[in-house]
Amino acid sequence: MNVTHNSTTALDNHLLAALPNDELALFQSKLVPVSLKLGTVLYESGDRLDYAYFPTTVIVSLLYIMENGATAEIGMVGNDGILGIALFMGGDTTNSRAVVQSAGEAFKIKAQDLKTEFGRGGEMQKMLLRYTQALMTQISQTAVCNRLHSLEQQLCRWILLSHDRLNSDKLIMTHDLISNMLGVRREGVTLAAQKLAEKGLIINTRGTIILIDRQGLENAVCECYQVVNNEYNRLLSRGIGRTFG
Amino acid sequence: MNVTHNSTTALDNHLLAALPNDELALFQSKLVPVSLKLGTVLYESGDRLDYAYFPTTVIVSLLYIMENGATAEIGMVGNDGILGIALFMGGDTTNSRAVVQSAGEAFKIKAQDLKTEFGRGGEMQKMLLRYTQALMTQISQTAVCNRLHSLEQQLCRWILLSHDRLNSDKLIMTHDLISNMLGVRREGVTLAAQKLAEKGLIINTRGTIILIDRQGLENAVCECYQVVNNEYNRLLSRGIGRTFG
DNA sequence: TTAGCTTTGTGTGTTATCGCACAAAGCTAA
DNA sequence: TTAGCTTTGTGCGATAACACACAAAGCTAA
Repeated sequence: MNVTHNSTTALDNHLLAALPNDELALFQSKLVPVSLKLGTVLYESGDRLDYAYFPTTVIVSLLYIMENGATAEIGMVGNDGILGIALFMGGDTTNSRAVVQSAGEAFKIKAQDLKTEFGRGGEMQKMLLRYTQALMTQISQTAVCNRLHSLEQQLCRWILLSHDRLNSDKLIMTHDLISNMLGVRREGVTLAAQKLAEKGLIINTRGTIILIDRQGLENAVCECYQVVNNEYNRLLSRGIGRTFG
Repeated sequence: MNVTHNSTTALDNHLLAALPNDELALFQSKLVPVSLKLGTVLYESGDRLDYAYFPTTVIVSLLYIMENGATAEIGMVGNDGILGIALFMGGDTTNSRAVVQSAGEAFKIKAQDLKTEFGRGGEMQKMLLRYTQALMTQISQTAVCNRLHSLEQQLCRWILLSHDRLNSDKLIMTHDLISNMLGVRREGVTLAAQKLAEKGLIINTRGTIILIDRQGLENAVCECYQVVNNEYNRLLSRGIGRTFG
C-alpha cells in the first residue's frame, strides 16, 4: 500500500469490526488508509462528498458555520463511527464542516463504493443506519444541552467525549479551539477549565488538557453524556466510553 | 373506513404525495386515518414503536425530557414528514417524546408494515432516508440556534415553522406550552412575544398567537429558519414554507 | 353574576455569559 | 538570549435570561 505510516487496521473502527467477516473481506480492498492532521477539513458545508471515512484513531468534529462566522459543534466522530452519512442517506452533500479535532488515522472509501455496498442491503446497511440513529441522538442531546446546561457541564461532556475516542489522557487542544466547538467565548472556556482544574479533575497546560480524574468528570458532567453513551451501546452493541482506559 | 371525521387524504402528506402512484397504491390500504388532539403523546421516550404516523394536518413536536423534568424541542413534524423514523433506522425505540402541538389528522401504519415497505428498497426507502437527513438538518440547526441566537429570534423561528405546517394564521398555543418547546421560562416567551407584537408582526391573545406579518417575521428570524427550509426543498423537492398561503 | 381557574403581564434582584481590553506566561526560532 | 508569536489569565461593564412573587385580565361553569 502506498501509505506506510498507518499502523491501524480496519478493525480499529468499531463499525467495521462489527461487520461479519465475509462482508468485511469483500469491502476491505476498497479501504485506503489515510493520515489526517489537526485542522484538516474533510468536508466543507455544501460540498459534494467524494469519500467517506472510517476513523481509527483520528477524531473529527462536525461543525455548523453561521453567516457571521460563528461556529458550533453538532457532533463528534471517532473510531465509533463514519463520516459521510449523506452519501447513503441520499443527500450527497452535507451541511456541516467536518474538521480534524485530533490528528490520527482513518480509512477512506470512494463515495460510489460506499453507496454500492449500502445498496446491497446487507448487514453493512443495517449497521450504517443504526449508527446514523445514534448520531442523531448525539446531535439531539447537543441541542438540549446547549439550551439547558452550564458551560462547565458542557466542557466536561466535551472532554469526556474526546477522551472516549482517544487512547490518551492528553487532549492536545487550545481553549480557543474548544471555544469554537462549543460555540462560546475563549475566555469562557478558560474560566470553566480553571474550575475543573480547581476540583482536581484536569490539569491545564499550554495547548493541552490533561485528564487526571475521569470518574470525577463523570460525576460532574450532565446527564447528556451518559444518555448518548447508552444509545451508542444499545444500537451498536459495542461500547465507547467505559470500555476504554 | 371506520373513521369518518378525517377529511384529509394521504396526498395531503408531502412524503406520500411524492411517491410514484403504483407504490402509493400498494401502500395505501395499510394506512389508517386518525384524529389527534392537542397534547396527545404518540410516543414516550424509550417506548417501542407500534405505529408510524404520516401527518396531514396535525403538527407534532419531538421533545427531549431531562431528569429534572425540563423539556426542549429538537424538531417539529407536520405534513412534510413522518413520525417513527427509528423503525426503519433500526432502533425500534425512540429517545424523544412525540406530542401533538396542534390538533389535526394523520394516517397511521403498523410498524411491521412500514418496515416491510422500507425493506423493499424502492422509492419509499429513498424518500424516507432523504426525509431523515432533512430532519437531521433541522435538529442540527436547532442545536446551533439554541447556542447562538436570542430567544426572540428563536420564537420567530418557532412561529414560522408552525405556520408552515398549518393552514391558518392562528396558532392555538399558550406561552407556557411554547416555553416547554423552546426550553425557556414562560415569562421569557411572554416578553419575546410582546416585542414581536410591538413590531406589528403578531397579535397576542389569550391562548392564541395570530400571525399578521409573515414577511416581517421572516425578516426578523435568524438564518436558521431558511437553512432548514432550503434543505427540505432540496432533499424532498417539495417546499414547505413559502409554498403555503 | 360570581367564583375559580387559566393565562398573561410586570417588578425586582440574581446569575451566566458576553465583549472588549490588556497583562502574563509559555513556546519557538533566529 | 532575545524577539515575536501563541496561549492563557484577569478585570470590568453590559446584557440576556433566570427565579420568584404576585397582579391583572380573560375565560368557564355553577
